[in-house]
Order: sequence, then C-alpha cells, then structure tokens
Amino acid sequence: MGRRKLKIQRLETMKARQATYSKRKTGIVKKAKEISVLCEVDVALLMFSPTDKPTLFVGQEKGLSAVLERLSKLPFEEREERRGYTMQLYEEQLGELRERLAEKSKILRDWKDPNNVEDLAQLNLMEEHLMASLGGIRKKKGNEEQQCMMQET
Amino acid sequence: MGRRKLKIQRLETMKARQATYSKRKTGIVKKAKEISVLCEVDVALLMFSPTDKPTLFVGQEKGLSAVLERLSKLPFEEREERRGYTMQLYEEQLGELRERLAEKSKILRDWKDPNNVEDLAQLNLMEEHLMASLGGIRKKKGNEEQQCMMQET
DNA sequence: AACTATTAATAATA
DNA sequence: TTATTATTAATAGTT
Repeated sequence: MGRRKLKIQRLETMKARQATYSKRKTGIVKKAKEISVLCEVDVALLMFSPTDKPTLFVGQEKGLSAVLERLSKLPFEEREERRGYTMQLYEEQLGELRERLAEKSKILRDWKDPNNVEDLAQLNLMEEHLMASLGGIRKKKGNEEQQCMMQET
Repeated sequence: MGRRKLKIQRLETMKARQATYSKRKTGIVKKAKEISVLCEVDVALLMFSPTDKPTLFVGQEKGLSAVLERLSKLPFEEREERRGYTMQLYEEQLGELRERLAEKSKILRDWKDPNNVEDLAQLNLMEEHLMASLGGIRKKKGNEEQQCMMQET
C-alpha cells in the first residue's frame, strides 16, 4: 500500500530502511496483537531495527519462555509417533537445559518490552528480581556437585 | 479490511477463530518477510494456531538462536552504562547456559518450519544431525565433572 | 479455496 | 519524528 508498488528488496539507503522500518514495525506489531486477541493464540514477535534496537511482542501474556517451550516440545511429540525412541533420547538431553532456560527466561521476561528501558520503576523491579536470584545461587552452592550430569551438548 | 470493521476481541466460535487465523497468519508472515528484506533486519515470528499447530518464521537467515542471542545480550549491554556491575554478575550466571542454548538451538533450527514435517528428506537430515550430537555426548562423558559449576540459580 | 466489497496499511511527500 | 493522502494490500463476509 502506498503511492507506488515497491519491490520487496533491500532498500538502498539506511535512511529509507529506518523510515520504512519505523512505519512497518508499528503495523506488524498491531497485526500480531490482533491475531493473538481475535484467535486467542500465542504469538511471539521479535525484531531488531536497522540500528539494532530490539522490539518484542508476546501475546496472550504467557511470556516469551512459555511460547518457546511450546515450540521445543510440540514438534518432538508429533514426531515421536514415527521416530519415538530417537527423539526421546534427544529430549532427555534437552530436559535439564529447558528447565534452566525457563527459569532464566522468567527473569528475562521483565525485559519483555525493551522499549521501556527508560522506565526507572521497571528498572528497579528488575534489579530487585536480580538480587533475589543471586541470593538463591549463593545458598545452593553447597550441594551443586550431585546435580551435575548430562550437561554436554 | 473486509466487508465490516470487526472489533478486536476474541471471536466467539472456534470455527471463526480458525478461519480468521488461517487468513491472518498468511498476512503477518508475509509482513515479517517483507520488513526483514526491505530493512535488512532480524525478525523472528512464532505463532500457534487455535489447534496448536506452530508456525515459525525467522528472517535474515541467522536462525532463531541467533535472534534470541541478540535479545538476551543487547538489553544488558545497554543497561551496563548505568548499572554495569550488577548486570555483569547476572551475565556471568547466564553465560554457560547461553552457550548450551545456542548449541541446542543450532540443532533445533532444523525444525525451523514445523509446516515441513512431512518432508522426509528433512527428517533424515535431522536424524543425522541428532546422531552426531549424541555421539559427542558419549565422548565427553569422562571429563564432565570439572565442567560443573555455576549451574544453579 | 475463491471471490469482492471494504477497510487498513503505507510510500511518497511535506 | 509526525501528518497527510493517494494508492496498494489485506481481509470479512460470502460462495
């Protein structure tokens, strides 16, 4: 849409890329919100601007980690019907990492909308969260050896 | 766009949600492709249909893991200007997990488009990849203890 | 899946 | 950046 048709290929100047990114970012985020509400589905949309500013939208308020969990779990289950044992082996290897990723992502979720970086209140909440997390690490130091297995690849 | 204006709220019937999802999914994926090409930016879009079928689009062919890496790293760097030491502590805790996540994601990337599940050639490639990965695990079993630290959060 | 009347997004411009 | 508007593109209701 617009005064001309516009071929879908890299815009020549950085200025044009930034201008177009700015407009289209608004549009695609709106679309993502709409489909998640209208159809009651999980949506995660992550983009980086030409100057590397991140924009993240996650619909249905489950957080990015929850959406990624669904991605990592669902396809495996589907394929187990055909390739059960192989996938199960791989699933085991992924299991522990997934747990930790979910845990980290729970905290990362507070960075959900990087556009709000300027919000001091949010920054303070994030720092509190971080401190609590680090406290937890120190407490667990004593018994970490027995929990070390299946860490590689 | 359409014959009527349509309020953005959950569509009443599952039938309507599925029909609308199907149409809008096409549209939003197209938009994601366009912005990534036009503006030469990384984009990751993940959605689940009302019947839980996943759709994943990752633009600029860096893979989902690369895009997520950018999300997890960038905000920290930005904030270090103000809150350097705190973020560095947290960054250290995340470091090892990030490495492993990147490795896993490299393999998960082969599941990039869940819509291609029916493609047998792709499945075979995936299985090869998996076998190589499991082989790597077995080789490393001997010296895993010394690599166990800072696992808990 | 296809069709079209409409609405919505946006390219060029200011 | 924000606003305008001529155009094109997406899609709601329908078949």
